[in-house]
Formats: sequence, structure tokens, C-alpha cells
Amino acid sequence: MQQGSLQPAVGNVFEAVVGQLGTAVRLGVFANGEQLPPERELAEQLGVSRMTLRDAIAALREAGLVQTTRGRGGGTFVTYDGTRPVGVRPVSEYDVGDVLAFRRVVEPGAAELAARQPLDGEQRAWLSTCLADTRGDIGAAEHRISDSRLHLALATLSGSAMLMDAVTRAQAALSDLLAAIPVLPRNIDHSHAQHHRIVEAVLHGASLEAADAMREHCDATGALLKGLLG
Amino acid sequence: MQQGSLQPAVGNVFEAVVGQLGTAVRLGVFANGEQLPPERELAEQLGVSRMTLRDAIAALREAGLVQTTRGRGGGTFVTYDGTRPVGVRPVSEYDVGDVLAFRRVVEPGAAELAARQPLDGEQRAWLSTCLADTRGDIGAAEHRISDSRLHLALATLSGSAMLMDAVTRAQAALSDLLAAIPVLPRNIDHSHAQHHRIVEAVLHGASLEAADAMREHCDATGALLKGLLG
DNA sequence: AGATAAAGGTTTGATCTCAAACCATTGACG
DNA sequence: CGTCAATGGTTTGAGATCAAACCTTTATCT
Repeated sequence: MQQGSLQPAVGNVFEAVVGQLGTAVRLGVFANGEQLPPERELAEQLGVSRMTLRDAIAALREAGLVQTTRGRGGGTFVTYDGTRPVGVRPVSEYDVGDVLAFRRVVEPGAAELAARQPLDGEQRAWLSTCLADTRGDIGAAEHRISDSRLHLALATLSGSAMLMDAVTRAQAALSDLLAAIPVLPRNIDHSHAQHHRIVEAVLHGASLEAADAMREHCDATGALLKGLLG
Repeated sequence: MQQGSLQPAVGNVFEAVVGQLGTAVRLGVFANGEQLPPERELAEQLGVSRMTLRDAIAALREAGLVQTTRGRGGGTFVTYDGTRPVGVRPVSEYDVGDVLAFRRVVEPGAAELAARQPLDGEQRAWLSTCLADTRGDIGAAEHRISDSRLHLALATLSGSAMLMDAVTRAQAALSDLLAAIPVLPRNIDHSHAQHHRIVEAVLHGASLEAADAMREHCDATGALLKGLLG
């Protein structure tokens, strides 16, 4: 009986950055049409040299996820609305059941913490906007992206960087799988009702309710996925 | 309102490996006197070249954490019983409150999952042994190490690699802080009672009870730490 | 003793990554 | 129209990291 632990270090910085940026785009961390931060800035945020970042951006450009223009007012812009499948490999290597289990732990935890947090007006408005965005009359792809944004927003509002990391990992690992869920109106309605309940609970500071609601939501999504993937 | 995410890539593989191995030793993942895997093997496990691993081991050797002998039957052996403070930098850069919050989410989650798992005889015995090890008439340092081992064992039994990673991160980030907790018999007794309750719950498959007990344990430790650190 | 096996120790050349400086393009503003 | 500023594009040399082959030490087996 002995441990696992000792996770391998990421050997290839370039690939890691491609994975991170690609995931960020696919999760809607950067909205479609939005401009990425300038290279020098983004490189610093990622803790990576500008050269490596540029190579990664070039890869994303080849994959059609972004476009780049030069000159003042230029930059790298997201050109991905979620409708096309993309060839960028996600970072994760975990088992589906594992990801679902992990998510079921960290997302309710994040929601619970977010509900405990004293939120200012801007934060409350942000959350409401994210919720509303999942509602609009949009396609499946956009729905998936705005869903990710809502979940990441909740994680951000938890105020814990480690939890935020964990939720990001879970969402990244799930993004491809979630794309496989068929968009029956029934599912969307159900999902939205749960989102609504979660956000309400968070806004009212009902932490246990928020955690419960999120847990239920994760269970529902998980059941759906398991059903679809055998 | 915009995200964090985009965690920086680890630039220095060497330092990362030193941190990982050092943490593993300090957390008791490798027991005192125990032999580390052969370099070629360990390098592969860590996803790192043998050269880099060797440099890292050299650093640990200088720090007095391990000793190395050559020839057949030789190898690198842990020489750390937890009594000396060591100069090896931990990996984490997170805020104390953050780590405590994170831990309070992932450890109960892991305990809950472990309780749901059908455990075989070996696993049950392992858990019991880990629990018993925290009890013996041992010093503060050994107590801290066996405590880590128990928590990591629970995480391992959850069956989720992602959760295991998360708990390992949390324990690593906390290891220095936990060392600061004074070893009043009162604390140890309290802590052991909680450990006992957790393990019992896991062995009986009482998942909610396990999660509750672990949550309480985390709260207690957290309160103690906060009290001691201002 | 001598041979073998299992470990750590060393060398070497290729590749990846970095930092910093410099070049090129383009829109905005006077 | 010309200058400036903000952006991406390029070059270069140093240092980190890798993979693979080879050397040295030492316990064990015959």
C-alpha cells in the first residue's frame, strides 16, 4: 500500500501554454472578438518568455482560434464562437469519473465560499450578467461557453485562488465532454433552473443552499454525461 | 470584472523537483530510512531527466534530508525524522487563509469519497495502521509526519487522482504551518479523537459522517492556526 | 577469486527556453 | 503631413534541460 503523489513536472512549456491559452479561449475566458492582452503583458502573466508565448499564439492562429494584426490598435483577437471543433489538445489526462468526482467536490465548495463572501455591487452585477448570458436565445456552442463563464465566475468570487485553480482544471477537463451533451430544451431549462438557484443562494449569502444546489447541478450533469458515454 | 486563471508555468524544473521531493520527504511520503526509487526510475516518475533529478537529489543531500551510497544495494535514503528544521523551500505561494479554505473543501470531499469506496482488506488495514501510527508515544515531529500520512492515505483511498493531487497540494502548503502548532496533549487528544471518528466513518462507509468529521477536523486545525498566526 | 548485477557518477551534443535589444507596421494626434 | 505610440516581428547569445551512452563502485553469487 503506497502512494501516488509525485506528479510529473511539465517538461514542455510551449505545449503547456498552448493548452492553457487554448483552454481559456474554449472556455470563454476570453470572449469571441475580444483582444488578448499585449504579448509582453500576457507573457508575464503566464510566467513565460515572450518568444515561447509567441510560438504558442502562432499555434492557436494555425488552429484558427485567434487572428493577429499589427500596428497600433493591433493585437491578437479571439475568433472562436464555439461552433467549430478545434484541434487544440486540452491539458488534462484524467479519467472521466475522476473529473466528475473532483468537480463535485470543488465546485460546491467554491459556491459555498462565494456565498459566504461579502460581495460588492460590481461583483453581484457580474454574476447576474453571467447568469443572464446563459439564458439568451443562443446556440449550443455559445451556451456551453457562457456556462463555463458562470462557473468560473462563481469560483472567482469564492476568493480562493487555489479553489479557482481547481475549478478551472475541472472545467478544462470537462469542456470537451460537456460539448458532447445534446442540447435538448429540457436539459437547458433544467440546467438554467439550477444555475438560477445557485446564483440566488450566493447572492443571498445562503452558503449551504448554494453548495447543495451546486452539488445537485454537478450530479445532474454527471449523470447525463455518464449516460451518454456509457 | 475579469478573471484570474492563467496560472504561470513553472520555469525552473530543478527547483520544482527539489520542492516536490523535499515536500514528499517532509510529509513522510517516504519514511525515514526508506530508500528512494532508483534514479532512472524516479526520474521517469517525475517526468524529468535524470540529470535534473540528480541535481535535485544533490540539493536535498546538502540540506541533510537524504544520504546516498553507491554500488549494488546502494541508493538514496531518507535521513529525516522531522526533528530538524530544513532549508528546503516548499512549493506553495498561497495565502494561509486560502490554503485553509481549500483544504476545508477538498479533504472532506476526499473523505466522503473514500467512505463510498468499497475497500479491500489491505486498504482497511493500511488505514488502521496509519491511524494507529498517529497515536503511539512519539514526538511532535513524528506525530506531524504520521498525521500527514493519514490524511494522504485517506485521499488515496478516495480513488480520485485529481483529489489526491489537491490534498497533496494542501498538505504541502500547510506542512510548515502545521509544524508551528504546539503539541499540547490536549490538542493531540482532540485531534486523535477526530481522526478516529473520520477513519471509523470511512471504514463503515458512512460518507456524510466522514465528510462532517473531516470538516470539523479542518475547522479545528484552522482555528488553532489562525489563533497562533494572528 | 572472478563474474555479474544493481546501483550511482560522468560526459556530450542537441534542443528548448529565456531575456533583452532592436526592427516593422499601423493608427492616432497635432 | 509628420511624429509618436502601441502593437507585433526578429535576432542573438546565454543558460537550462534533455536523452543516451558510457564509467565507477560495491554487494552478491558461483
